[in-house]
Amino acid sequence: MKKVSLADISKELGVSKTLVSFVMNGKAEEMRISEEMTEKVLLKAKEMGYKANYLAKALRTGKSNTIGLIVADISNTFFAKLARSIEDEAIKYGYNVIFGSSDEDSKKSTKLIDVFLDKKVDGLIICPSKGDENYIKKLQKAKIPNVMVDRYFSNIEGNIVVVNNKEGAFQIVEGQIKKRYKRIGCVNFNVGLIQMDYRLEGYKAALVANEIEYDDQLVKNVSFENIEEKAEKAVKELLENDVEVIFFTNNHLAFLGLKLIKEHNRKNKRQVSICSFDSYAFMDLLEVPIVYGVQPISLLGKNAVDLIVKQIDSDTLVNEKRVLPIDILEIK
Amino acid sequence: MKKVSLADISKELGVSKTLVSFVMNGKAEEMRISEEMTEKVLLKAKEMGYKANYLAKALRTGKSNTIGLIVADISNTFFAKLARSIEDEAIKYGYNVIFGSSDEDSKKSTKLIDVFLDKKVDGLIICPSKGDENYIKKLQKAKIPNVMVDRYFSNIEGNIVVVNNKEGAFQIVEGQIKKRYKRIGCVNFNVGLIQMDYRLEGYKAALVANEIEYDDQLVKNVSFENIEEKAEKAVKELLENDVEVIFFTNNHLAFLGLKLIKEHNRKNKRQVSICSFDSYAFMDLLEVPIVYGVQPISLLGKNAVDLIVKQIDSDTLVNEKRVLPIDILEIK
DNA sequence: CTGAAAGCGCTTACAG
DNA sequence: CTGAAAGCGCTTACAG
Repeated sequence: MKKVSLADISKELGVSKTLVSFVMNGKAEEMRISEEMTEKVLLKAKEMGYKANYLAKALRTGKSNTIGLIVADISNTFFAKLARSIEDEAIKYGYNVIFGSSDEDSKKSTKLIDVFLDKKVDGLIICPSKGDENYIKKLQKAKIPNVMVDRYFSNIEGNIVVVNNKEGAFQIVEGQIKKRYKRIGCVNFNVGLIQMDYRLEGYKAALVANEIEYDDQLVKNVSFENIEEKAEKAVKELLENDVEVIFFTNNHLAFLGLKLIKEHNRKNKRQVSICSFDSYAFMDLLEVPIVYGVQPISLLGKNAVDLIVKQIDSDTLVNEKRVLPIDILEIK
Repeated sequence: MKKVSLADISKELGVSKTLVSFVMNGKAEEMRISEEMTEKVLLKAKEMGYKANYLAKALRTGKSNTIGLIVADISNTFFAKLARSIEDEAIKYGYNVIFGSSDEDSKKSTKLIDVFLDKKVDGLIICPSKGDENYIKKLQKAKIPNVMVDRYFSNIEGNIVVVNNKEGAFQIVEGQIKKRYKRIGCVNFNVGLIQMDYRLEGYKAALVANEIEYDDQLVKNVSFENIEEKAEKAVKELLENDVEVIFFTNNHLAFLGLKLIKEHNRKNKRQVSICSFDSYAFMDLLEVPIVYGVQPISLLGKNAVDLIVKQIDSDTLVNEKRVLPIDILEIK
């Protein structure tokens, strides 16, 4: 745990720091340093408990081996799992992850980007909030490796890893239509995030493709503030409007709606089903028939890291969009 | 986004880097630099988009303004929430958080500690795994600010933030006894972590205090590998053994046991209740009577950061153990 | 094959 | 009040 520097070793051995540095960085052969010498240095370094000072290294080389991760909220299961997958993948390439939560607030996320850049992260994996476009454009101009995950913006290009939101929603809803349901309500999380728009589009497309008229009375938009109340209100209105199924565009909404629907189903003979984009593990236990899309979170993280590392290593910003398919599960 | 250094500003202004450095660090007054000058520097810095290079600063001052966080698994809700609370609290003091998951594996956690130390974190918040004692002792000897959260070791001192595991378990179980239950089973997560031992002790103590004989047939230990199968087996055995209630020593076990118990309750008229240390949010929805302890996660994080910052600022390792009470909730 | 020296961008005694 | 200079611990041309 003591601080041993290159200089200490070189002094001890009576050789130059250069030599020691080469050996410690595995450049002994390349630099044609004798095996003897190499051995000797390695041994001494071990003996003295030498550890390179990353800060100095980073300052000199401009590489910190740290990736910045910005999520909406690390305490949310989706992002927590994403973080884990990014962590695991990053470590394979020798990177650690520094994280921050933006709470869907562009001010916070740009602030985090700034701080992480100050700390010289080698790249940024960002779940961007509404309003982050310009900042991300800046990153791109500055050639800072970055990738957007889970969300992106239609008006800028970049590196993007997302699931097939529209397709997925389409499949989920069409699955319900195949079951002969016609009055399908939708509760949408409406915060200006593109993936939500696509899910809603998928819902609409499924109706259209199956010749069911779109009825905007059956679509309820719920915003971020007071989400619980608003979700409740939305569900109640849909139930009063005689829907047969409710499609929730994310798991949190489904969670908020579930209780009401269970209650409704207990009291009424006319049962209402649920389907949702994304779910929570426990939904299996709830004894409500439900169909949901499962996001390949681990793959999202893996691809994000892959794209970041690619950029860092090649020293160029690739420009790649990867769309991963969701799975659809049914609980009866 | 361009890299502007102190030197650039000083050159531009025809003053020394020293002067600029003082101004940028708010030491202008202290150093009795004229207001004019100060203004001029500040303006120029802004104009040129100057940002201090943290790496250089950190190298020089030995302070990185980054805290290392080691949890068992960031994708686990408990740790994800803990991470969020630590993040929020840390940011108030100007720190960011770099994290890693140990999977309860001492090799991984010590490796993470090493890497984070190499990266010169200012302090470490650790949810230690079995076997981390020696490493943590090393940290203490090296005077590296650290705090153990959620778990600790009885054979070493240090900074500790935990909940009152024994007391909490006692209260939960005694609550069941007050309801006239006598055959109370226990499924324990047995991985050599002290907090689990205490929960089990609390269970036993509650029995003893209420003059119920302790029956080790009713206590099942479940280990980390194949936890699902083992938990199922444990629950089945307890159900066959005519328990009236099962106490799970953590939320994951409760989750794994719930399904079986729901099934049992549907098929049998003799209903089995559940109580657990810690829960998941969704348990409210399950329509199983359940009593559970709620950990003040946010306070755990807050206290951990508080202790870390205290150590960093005072440059001494305090030696403080903080035990926070859990809440007990009941769902009927 | 090996070493002396510059430099990454800061901070901070020291000197005036 | 302000500046020249050393130094944090590395890496890497450059020179021999």
